[in-house]
Amino acid sequence: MPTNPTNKTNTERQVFALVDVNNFYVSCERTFNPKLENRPLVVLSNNDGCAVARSNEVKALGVKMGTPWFQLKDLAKKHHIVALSSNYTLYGDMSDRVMTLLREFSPHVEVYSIDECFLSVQGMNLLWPSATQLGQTMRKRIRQWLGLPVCVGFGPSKTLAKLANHIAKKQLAFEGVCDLGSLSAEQIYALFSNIAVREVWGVGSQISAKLEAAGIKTVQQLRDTPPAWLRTKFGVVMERTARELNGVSCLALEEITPPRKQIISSRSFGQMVYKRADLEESVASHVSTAAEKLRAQHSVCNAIQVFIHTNPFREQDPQYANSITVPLTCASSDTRLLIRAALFGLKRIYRPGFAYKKAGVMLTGISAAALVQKSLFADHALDEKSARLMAAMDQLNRRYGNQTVTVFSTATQKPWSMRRENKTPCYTTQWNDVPVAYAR
DNA sequence: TCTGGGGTCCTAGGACCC
DNA sequence: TCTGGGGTCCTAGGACCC
Repeated sequence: MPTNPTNKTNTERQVFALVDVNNFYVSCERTFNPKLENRPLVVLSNNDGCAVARSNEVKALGVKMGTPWFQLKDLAKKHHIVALSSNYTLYGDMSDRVMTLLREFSPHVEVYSIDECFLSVQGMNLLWPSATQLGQTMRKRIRQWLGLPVCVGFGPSKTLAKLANHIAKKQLAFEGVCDLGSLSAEQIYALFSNIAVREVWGVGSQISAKLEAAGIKTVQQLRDTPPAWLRTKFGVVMERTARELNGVSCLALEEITPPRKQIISSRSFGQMVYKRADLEESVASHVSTAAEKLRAQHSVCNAIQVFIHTNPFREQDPQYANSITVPLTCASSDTRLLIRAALFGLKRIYRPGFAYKKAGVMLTGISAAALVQKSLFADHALDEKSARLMAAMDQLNRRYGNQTVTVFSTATQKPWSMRRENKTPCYTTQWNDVPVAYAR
């Protein structure tokens, strides 16, 4: 008897779980310092600029994500808020442990961010009496073994699993686990009618404002809106979100992390920077970090973008921001080559007389190294030493933590020459006689 | 002076996420 | 005085080519 191949996917309902650590950075700090338990606590961003994680006590005071620390100082004094500098090595390590534990519950795991992951738990009903019990077991185990509090949401699509997780977090009656599959249509209707549309995954501040202007204020109302109308008004992404809310799974579990299509390394300066030489050093160091990430995913890039800007919050100061994309003559992941291209770009966008606040680089045009090996062959032969140096650097950095070893700009200050090829200006250095970069 | 259409590539900007 | 960093996708418009 012929079977319809689509039948299976239509009738077999998928079940996704979303597991999310509550106040992740704050919870990590607390596991290593129990005195911080029950105290109002924030974790600060780079240079101790903003609060990037808040404990429930701090959230209850109305502190928003990303609030600058200096604006919080009065409140902090009054309520004895503890502020810690961030420790990303610790958080990354704890994250790995959480993910490893969760893999014991399902082989199908998508690590979505540092503190949350999706699991496909289809067929788990054979092992567990209910999804809720599965979720409670996950919570208990992660709490016991790692000391971290998590919430779990179950739903037939990723968007619904996300929403269920939100419910599990906000509504105490659920005790940290919400399985939409166990609720009746009436219960879900009542629940969704009381959640603002802003809470849906993919609906941000701009879109929610437009939706509300059109009379769509709750999750239930968004669910009832015809997808075709949403498509014309908001585009294909919003249409997909609405379908997902109706239980049609449009977003698959991505178990294998695809290689990054762009790699950024940037940082604000603790103090203002004025000199090009200082910017060069910072840019060179960023290239070093980014190139290492590029090599770690076995990729090469064919262009590097450099950007610098002054402090936009100081409106009284003259402002300047610029960026440039420097294409490479052949795709590469060689730190020195990339530094030369980046410094060349920096030279073109740097303007003296400004107080710079931030600099960074972005690697673009990324592809798998294996695909371009042929065209790189000649360079590899020339630069075998360089490749060995890179490998050794990566090894040291892995062993002793990131940025133990970096290449600085001083090694690369070579003059540039310019010629025209097909009307396109082509810039080259004399270094090794390898053309490095050209710009249009 | 009249005057097409389709495709690709690149960039910039806007929206979203954590 | 002090204001994070790193990603994704989609769309529109211009340049260029055939």
